[in-house]
Amino acid sequence: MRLSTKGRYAVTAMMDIALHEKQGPITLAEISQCQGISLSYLEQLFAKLRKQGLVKGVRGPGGGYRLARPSDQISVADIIQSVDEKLDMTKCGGKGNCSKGEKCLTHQLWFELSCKLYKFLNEIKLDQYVNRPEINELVMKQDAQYGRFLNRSHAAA
Amino acid sequence: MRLSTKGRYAVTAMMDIALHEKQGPITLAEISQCQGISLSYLEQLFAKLRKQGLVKGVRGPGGGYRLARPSDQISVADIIQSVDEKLDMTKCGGKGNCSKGEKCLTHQLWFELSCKLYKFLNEIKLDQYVNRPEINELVMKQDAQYGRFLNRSHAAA
DNA sequence: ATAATTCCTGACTAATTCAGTCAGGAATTA
DNA sequence: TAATTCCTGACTGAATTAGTCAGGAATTAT
Repeated sequence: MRLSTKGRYAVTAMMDIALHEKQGPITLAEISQCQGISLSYLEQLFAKLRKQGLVKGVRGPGGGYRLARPSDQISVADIIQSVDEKLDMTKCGGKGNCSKGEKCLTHQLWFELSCKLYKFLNEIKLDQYVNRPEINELVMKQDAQYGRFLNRSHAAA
Repeated sequence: MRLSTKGRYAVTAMMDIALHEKQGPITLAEISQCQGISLSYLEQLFAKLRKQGLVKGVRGPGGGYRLARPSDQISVADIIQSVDEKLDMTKCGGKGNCSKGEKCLTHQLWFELSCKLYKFLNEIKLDQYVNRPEINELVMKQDAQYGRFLNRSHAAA
């Protein structure tokens, strides 16, 4: 059981946007540079995040991405499921036909595991990390390091 | 985030053994046939399970595998970690040097997630499923279907 | 003893997924 | 109209997954 960097990248990028919501749209170029993720790869991931309605793209100069809904309504489960397909761990997708029409010996185990895991990840919303002092400190350091938001005239909305 | 069939196979096979503990050693050939897993592949997985001290192999006719310790002391976390490497989801392996020596923005999130996930999986022991009526029913059906344990003279110990 | 059984080991392979590149088009703003 | 940024699809190398194959080592039954 592992988290692909796909999922990690997506959550990291979404956190970056959430942490800078007040600065207006965030470009993928910025995220790419600051978080060390390939730009083209980010574009692939954001295509999925967009399709799932988690972010909105704003084209043109001054554009970028912003969250499609408030950060307290976006969970880690939402993000991971968008890019990483599934959190379901049953073989059969919950149908119960995993072993010749019957439930396999571990069906119940995986089913319960999937439920609990989903519940757990779904309770973690982005905003829970936005207002932590130790994380804000990290963000400010990073922003300074990359000279982010120095020449931005019109922020937010 | 997904569970590889590697992990699923391993847990399924271990469950099969746990569910038949009283019938003595279980051969990989049986597990292969009943659970629909390639025999050679099972052998690879069991090499790892053996190295981690979860099972003991018994060679020769009448041999097979048995649990190395009681089923209430073997958790799903143990099994998955044996074959599937890690349950750690941080990029840095918990060190906190994920982003140029500093913690990355999502370090805390992955760290907490990993802890909770481990705790969760570690609380699920094999024996919790051994004594469930609905699972025993499945087991008996399956055993009958494959004619398991019909001509076994000396069981257990 | 020897033959059968079963674990045990290592090398090999096909298919898939991951992570990333590349080239170019579409919308928007300055 | 030029710059910026999102947006799309095709392509690629590397890693992992899932599985095969061939054979050796220990044990038991005959």
